[in-house]
Amino acid sequence: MAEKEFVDSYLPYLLARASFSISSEFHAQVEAAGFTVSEWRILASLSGVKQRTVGELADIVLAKQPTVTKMVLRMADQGLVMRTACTQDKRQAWVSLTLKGKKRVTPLLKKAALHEKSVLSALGESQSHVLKSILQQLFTTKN
Amino acid sequence: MAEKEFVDSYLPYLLARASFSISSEFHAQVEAAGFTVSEWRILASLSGVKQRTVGELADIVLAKQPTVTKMVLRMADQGLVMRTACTQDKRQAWVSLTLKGKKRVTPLLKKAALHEKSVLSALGESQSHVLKSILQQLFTTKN
DNA sequence: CAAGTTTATATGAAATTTCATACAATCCAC
DNA sequence: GTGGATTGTATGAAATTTCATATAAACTTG
Repeated sequence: MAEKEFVDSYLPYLLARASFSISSEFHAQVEAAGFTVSEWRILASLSGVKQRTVGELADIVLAKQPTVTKMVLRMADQGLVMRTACTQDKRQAWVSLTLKGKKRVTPLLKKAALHEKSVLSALGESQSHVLKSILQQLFTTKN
Repeated sequence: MAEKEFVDSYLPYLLARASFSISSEFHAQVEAAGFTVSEWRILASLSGVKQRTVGELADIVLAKQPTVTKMVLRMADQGLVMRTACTQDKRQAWVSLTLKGKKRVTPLLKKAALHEKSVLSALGESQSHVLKSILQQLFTTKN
């Protein structure tokens, strides 16, 4: 672990590293559930909502629109999501979870919640709260 | 911006989003300097050190080893970095900045510092300090 | 020190992502 | 309403990333 200079205090890197580190812990479970990380993100962001457009998904999962279009096509092939015509704006494509998608993602959502809880409790309630609040500022202000 | 549920409180997502958001602001400057984001990461992590092995670089830039091997080969073609034999362990490949690499990355390092400063000052000194400290805990404890 | 094991990097093939761009639907002025 | 932007998604080609594996150089044990 001879990573100095760049690592130890440059905020963008600290964020990237913390994000990577925390997410990695959970990704083992994602793969155990038979999903790729990208699939997990799509499934999770479709959970609890009726549907989302391709563009919204791209925003949420921090990927480019063509990437999401293709991911969604692959996941539709697998029967995890379905695409439906958007009634209002025919340019948009609505994406939603199939029953199969819901069934398969539900246990993973629970595990995600558990994992988050364990991270938060390691951090302590007060620090957890502060962290979340600061992170939200980081992209509420800008972007 | 209709991103709820997933976004607003799930810590791993908040981290990913904040990281993405902060980094994106700077990536425009990276590209203006003629680099890809990956190249920037390699160049930055080679700055201020004599050299690093491919494996160390992979750790630092949060990428897989074959990815880094290939990035380094491409960057060596461009004359940004050079590969030298590691004297101690002949399995390892040392990577270091060329003079050209140094010259081209130096102004970008300054801009990175300015960008970070502006983010930190928007956050305020106290919050900045708290944030960095918590982030470091997140990957000092685990990983 | 030979045989087996582990570690560091390289490499080919496959999968994914991205860039450019195309196409269609909507919006906006006039 | 028509013509000209703009917006949302799809798609082909190119670039990148990843997986699986190969290779070579240390280590480890007996």
